[in-house]
Amino acid sequence: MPDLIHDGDSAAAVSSLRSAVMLLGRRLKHQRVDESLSPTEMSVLGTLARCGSATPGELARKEHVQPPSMTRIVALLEAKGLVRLEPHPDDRRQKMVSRTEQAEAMLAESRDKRNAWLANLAEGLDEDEWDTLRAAAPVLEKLAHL
Amino acid sequence: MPDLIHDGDSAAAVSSLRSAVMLLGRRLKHQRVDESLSPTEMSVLGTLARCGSATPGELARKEHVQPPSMTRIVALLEAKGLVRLEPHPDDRRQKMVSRTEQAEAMLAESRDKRNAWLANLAEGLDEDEWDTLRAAAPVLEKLAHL
DNA sequence: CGCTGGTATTTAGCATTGCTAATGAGTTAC
DNA sequence: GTAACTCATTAGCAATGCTAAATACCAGCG
Repeated sequence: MPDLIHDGDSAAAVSSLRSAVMLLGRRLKHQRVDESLSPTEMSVLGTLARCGSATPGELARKEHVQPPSMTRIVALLEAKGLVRLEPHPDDRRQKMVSRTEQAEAMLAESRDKRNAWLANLAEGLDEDEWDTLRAAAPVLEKLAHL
Repeated sequence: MPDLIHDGDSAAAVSSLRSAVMLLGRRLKHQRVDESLSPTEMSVLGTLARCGSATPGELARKEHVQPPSMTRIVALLEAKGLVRLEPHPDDRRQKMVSRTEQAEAMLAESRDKRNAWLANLAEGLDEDEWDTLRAAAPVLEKLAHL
């Protein structure tokens, strides 16, 4: 396999990419639609939006959080009316957690807010730069999921 | 000014960019060289690396943290031998905080580790994809600093 | 069936890290 | 020279993560 990324130029690109992604990620994280939800709670709702529904244990693994922490997060989300808890069909030890319509609306609003913030920021780029980013977006997405 | 980013394609690109950056940022954040340092402590050291030295108040503003929190962070960093405290030349209320050589080494190691992690991830891309990212890196960096 | 071991969740208690309010020292403007 | 302001700190609180232990349940084997 050709060792694509170990020349000097590419090392610089990796470093530049790293710092840009970290900084932009931090700034995006601060754009929150609901101050009463912690980042982890938001993240759990996002996961539920992707997966439909899951047990607390599954959620804990996906969010890299310990099961007891997830228990509390789910309890808080339920108290806020953002998730529903139902008995697991096959195993009475487990529960099924799923999001409510209210959560759905909040997630959409949140995505929209962050997209708008980023789009607004991108107004500061010229046309060529924006073309470059548009081409890079799917690649970056692939990279993030590798 | 031409409204570059409000067509459908660009909206999709913004959304894709947003989610990729957030996910990649989260994953990068987990690549820590020293588990005993919190992300904020690392960030303070990074700021000191960029700025040379600063007062606790300046650091608090830059890190978007309240002054009392910065007092504790600086105290912890000092206890770990990563920063030095000196009296302010002009104002005896203030102190000057600067990093030690040990902090410098740690920062370099941390950058290297995250770069290596990202470079390793990028091995999963093909040549064209990597070219695209290399072109996008400086643009992304500009965007992050806008 | 009944026991033994394993898994899912929860409870209890603790550590970390942020905050606000109040204090003390030092500076600045009138 | 004093009143008002600023900087750093102390004290105490809230949020959010963790580990260890408890509870409830499932699965397999005699």
